[in-house]
Amino acid sequence: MQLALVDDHVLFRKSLAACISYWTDYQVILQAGCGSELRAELERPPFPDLILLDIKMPVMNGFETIEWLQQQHPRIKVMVVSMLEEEQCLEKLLNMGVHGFLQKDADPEDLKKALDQISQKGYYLKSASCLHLLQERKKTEQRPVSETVMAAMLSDRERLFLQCLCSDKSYKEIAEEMFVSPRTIDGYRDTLLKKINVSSRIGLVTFAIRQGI
Amino acid sequence: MQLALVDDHVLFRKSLAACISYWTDYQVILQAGCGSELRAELERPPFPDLILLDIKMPVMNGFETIEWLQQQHPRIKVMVVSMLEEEQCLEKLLNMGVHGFLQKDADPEDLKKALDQISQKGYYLKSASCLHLLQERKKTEQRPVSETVMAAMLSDRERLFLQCLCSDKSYKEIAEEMFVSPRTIDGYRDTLLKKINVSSRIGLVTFAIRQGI
DNA sequence: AAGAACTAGGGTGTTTATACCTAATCTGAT
DNA sequence: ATCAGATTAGGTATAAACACCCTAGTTCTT
Repeated sequence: MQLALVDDHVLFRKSLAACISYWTDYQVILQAGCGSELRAELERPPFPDLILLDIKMPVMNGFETIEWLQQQHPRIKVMVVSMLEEEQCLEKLLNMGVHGFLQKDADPEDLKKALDQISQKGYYLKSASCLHLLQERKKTEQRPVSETVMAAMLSDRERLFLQCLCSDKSYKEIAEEMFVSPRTIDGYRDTLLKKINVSSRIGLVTFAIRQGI
Repeated sequence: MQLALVDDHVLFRKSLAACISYWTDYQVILQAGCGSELRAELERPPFPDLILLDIKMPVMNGFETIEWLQQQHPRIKVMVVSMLEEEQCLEKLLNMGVHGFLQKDADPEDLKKALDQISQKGYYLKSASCLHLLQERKKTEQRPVSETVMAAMLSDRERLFLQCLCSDKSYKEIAEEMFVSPRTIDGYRDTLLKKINVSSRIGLVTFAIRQGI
């Protein structure tokens, strides 16, 4: 997995790069001190798979950068690495569709975990405030606005079901494959249709494919 | 679009590369004289989007190379550029899922057309013998064995319909969007289910997505 | 002028999918 | 020990999708 680091604190950024270079699965192929530097770098390949992004930066801050990335490079994932604590910021980031969030005071091991999970599941939202925010949403039944958040609110069983959905099988066949009754499958589907807010199996399938499930 | 050229005739290969370099949409990023040389080059990035491949080569011929590519790099498309004329070979290539076929005595303009169509539709099968073979299949109602061939046997209208299928819309809504009666849509679907040999809209959608439609 | 291919449309019946409802069972956490 | 959440499962409707049958006009090639 190829990474880009964007942070105006040069010492922090370079230490992070050194740290990451120890893990063989990840390479830092690009660094920038602010959003507009990143923008210049992404004029041509190579493109990273994931960008670790700070929010407070000079010239072009994290929010603007994320918006630009989603316009120009929607396939590149974004993990915010920041010191911020306020829930409002976090909420805004989640609504913008950020794929991960990590506090700057986290261990290198936490970073490794985060990277592993993003490359495997496509998201990492395990910091205390993230979990708290997600839980709030479940209680108040707010509909997640970004697909990443939707994906984070699925159980393992639901992810498995989504995989099965993408094959040319009927619900009956899927039921056999998952060793449950067709009625149970009915329940899985109904829950997911609401969670993901689509009206048919097609919507679920396209969601699953976009999320790489 | 990034290309690789694989051919043991060095002069031909290099002229081809020079020719292609005039077209701004295409870059030759890699060349090899046989399959095993290509294999060595594809140990690490950058990976091409499309490989122009000769069949008769020393060390590792075209057929073996195609098999290896489909195992190791299923996303890379393959266009065979060869002198062969025999239908048996051609049939074998089509069944293996080759994305394009071009005679070596074609004009540079034909090559340009082929590249354009592959980048847009995903396949190019317009040489005389290809067309003849495809026509035979339609007559005898043989089911195409490779997805590329299936894709080549679709009309423009059917391709548009497949695009609509991938959205979270009902057939009724699609009918409105395509300005036809729901019955017509029924007909489109029935034809495609048979052509592509799947049993549900899901199968059609996954096919369309794999083919980049 | 005949034939092929594409497009558009219709009829009828069976099978699936969707919507909305309830509730038993099990697990881990407070 | 209880409580929340996840998993499983069932009932009952209506709507949609699928299968297989058919006709006919248009356009292009032979």
